[in-house]
Amino acid sequence: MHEMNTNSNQKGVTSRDIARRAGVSQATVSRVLTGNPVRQELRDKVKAAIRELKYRPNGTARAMRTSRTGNIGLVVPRLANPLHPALLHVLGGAVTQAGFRVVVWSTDDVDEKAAADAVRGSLVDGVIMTAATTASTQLYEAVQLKAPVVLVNRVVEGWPCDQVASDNVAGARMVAEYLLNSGRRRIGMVGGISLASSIRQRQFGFREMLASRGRALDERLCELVEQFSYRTGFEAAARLLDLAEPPDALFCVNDFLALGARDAARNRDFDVPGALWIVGYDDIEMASWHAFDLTTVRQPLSQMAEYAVRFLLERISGYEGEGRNIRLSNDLVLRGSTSRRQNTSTSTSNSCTEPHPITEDK
Amino acid sequence: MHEMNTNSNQKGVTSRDIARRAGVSQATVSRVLTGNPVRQELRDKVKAAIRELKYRPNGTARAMRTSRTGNIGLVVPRLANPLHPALLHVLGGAVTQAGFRVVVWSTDDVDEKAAADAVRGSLVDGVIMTAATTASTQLYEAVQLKAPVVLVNRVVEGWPCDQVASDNVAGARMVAEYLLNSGRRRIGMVGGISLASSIRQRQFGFREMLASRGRALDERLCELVEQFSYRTGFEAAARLLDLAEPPDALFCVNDFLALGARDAARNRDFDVPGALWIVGYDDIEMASWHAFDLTTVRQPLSQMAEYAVRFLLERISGYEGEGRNIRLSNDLVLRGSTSRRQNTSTSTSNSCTEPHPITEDK
DNA sequence: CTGAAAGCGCTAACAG
DNA sequence: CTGTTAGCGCTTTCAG
Repeated sequence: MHEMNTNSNQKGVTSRDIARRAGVSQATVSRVLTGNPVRQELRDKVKAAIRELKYRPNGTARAMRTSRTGNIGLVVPRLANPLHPALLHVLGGAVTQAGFRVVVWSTDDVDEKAAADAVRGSLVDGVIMTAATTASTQLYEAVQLKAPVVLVNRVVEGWPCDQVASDNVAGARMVAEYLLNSGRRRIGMVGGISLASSIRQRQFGFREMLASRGRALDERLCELVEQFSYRTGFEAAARLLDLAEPPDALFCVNDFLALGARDAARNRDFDVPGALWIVGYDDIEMASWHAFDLTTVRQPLSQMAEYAVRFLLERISGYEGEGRNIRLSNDLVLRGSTSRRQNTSTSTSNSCTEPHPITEDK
Repeated sequence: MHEMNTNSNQKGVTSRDIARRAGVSQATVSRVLTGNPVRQELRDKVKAAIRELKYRPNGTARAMRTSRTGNIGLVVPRLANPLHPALLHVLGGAVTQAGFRVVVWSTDDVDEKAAADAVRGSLVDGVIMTAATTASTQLYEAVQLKAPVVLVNRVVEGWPCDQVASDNVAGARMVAEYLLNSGRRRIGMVGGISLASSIRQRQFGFREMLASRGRALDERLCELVEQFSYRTGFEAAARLLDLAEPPDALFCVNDFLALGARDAARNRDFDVPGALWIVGYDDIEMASWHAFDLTTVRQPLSQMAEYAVRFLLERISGYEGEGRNIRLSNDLVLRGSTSRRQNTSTSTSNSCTEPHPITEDK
């Protein structure tokens, strides 16, 4: 595992070699590298030497000196659910834009442990966690040690760190209200027991709105799953559709489930939206595909990413204020899985933006 | 950007602090850290001190000393096409298993530049590139400098480095043969001009087999796209289906296109597979979904990942042999988008494994 | 502005 | 087995 290590840097060309070659001190080389003032003449000589020797400064040495690695850790749940690549993408973009590299952890059981180790061992300057739960004990320790950590998407009440999420409670309430106002009578749900705040809050908001309108969720029309995948959505919906009195509307707590549900309906020749309305959550790309044409709730991912990265960078720069808490509002995106209106093209999705202003708690 | 930097490591607890606390030399602390022989008694004292002070060894210092960062770079194209998250996932798993961290680059224009910089600057010990083309000049330089780089999935002939791919030519030939043998008469294709070897080889193999059977591809039934997405697949297929004499079979050079094509057929009420057969390539997860039920070609991703990581690790350990070249064979996965057989459930997909042995060129 | 010198936190000889 | 001693390659005082 550790025999002769090839010095990946050009046969080990070092700043000292450049200095010799350019006839200056090693410190001067460092200065041109870091952009500190150096007489133009010398600067040119140094640059020439760098080019000739194909020199690249050694990043680890720099990291050690400056105690900044330029890496930011990103912890995401396994990428099967397309929401997570999407999140990864926007976060990665924002991080890269800020001049950092992205190191990703994405094992099945979201291993925050490795990430926590990495911050603590200063292998990354900070971490963005998109899947925190109360079970993320290692990361929690790191947070308490004031390591730069920000939570996105899934958040955990009480952690003393910055947290960015969308208002899942309000989003789900919006869905419930929409279904009620549209005259749906037998409203069902595919949810589940989850540690993820996003999932929990969606169920909470949905139930709460229904109840507050005197139409509390009929538990017989409610399926709880353990995993939130296409398959489980398919199966759960299948069970509901096989009931003597199936639901006429189904809220799935994420799109992945909803796509499965939509296919279960297709499989059983249930007319959507004629006999069954389906609403998902997340607005992943497939939701807009012709085969699904799914009404759903869209989270402002880019905005979330921007906030998260900004907060993290501030922490990395030494900001020590209290944990900030941001809830951004969601949009309901109406598509063919709910209205009776004929959908003519996949490309026209009617986005019904609720006038929720950006809500910043605290 | 660089004010007071919080020492993310516990108020800067260092191995020297541990040494003092445990009453041993700093070197001994290092020894227990690295698992070198130390008398049990001292070892215990050190471990106790580590726990009490919540010490974590500084990774960058270690990296600098050992000139091994423990990071491996992964360059993947943008994650919209679900193949790439899948690849990322298997590669990430293999890398993690080997005890390395994964740093990911995934900007829109696959920026090999940043990755190349990182290897050269020894911020990562090596890189795995899944999207190399002849245009990846920066990375090519790094390869010539003998930096540990391996190419997976998309490969580039002539680069002096290890390359792992599946045999896309043979896979596409298999598709052509299958369509011919099944009596399809008007065979079309959705392909495109691409630098990606995988795409080019699929088109080549498909055309070649058709021609060799005296049924050269009818160019009027061939659409070339510039991007390989659901949308472009939808549009290209739509054009073909709107022809006076539309194809009765369509090979799409990747699944993403094929899913779009399938939806175009749905949109125009083309019976699949009654009036139109569709075949994709990659076997991404959605291919098996009920709405699509797509016949496709499956690449042995896990195997590819294993080879890639093994090769890379060998390079990192100093192996300097010639660039190895591996082509693994693909499977044709038959589903409802081609046979006339009624598909009863999404879960039963008939996998027709061609008895291609693993082919190792060179 | 530039050079000399110190040292980041760790590992790895080198002597005991 | 253990302590002492050198640095890894860079950035950053500190003098000049």
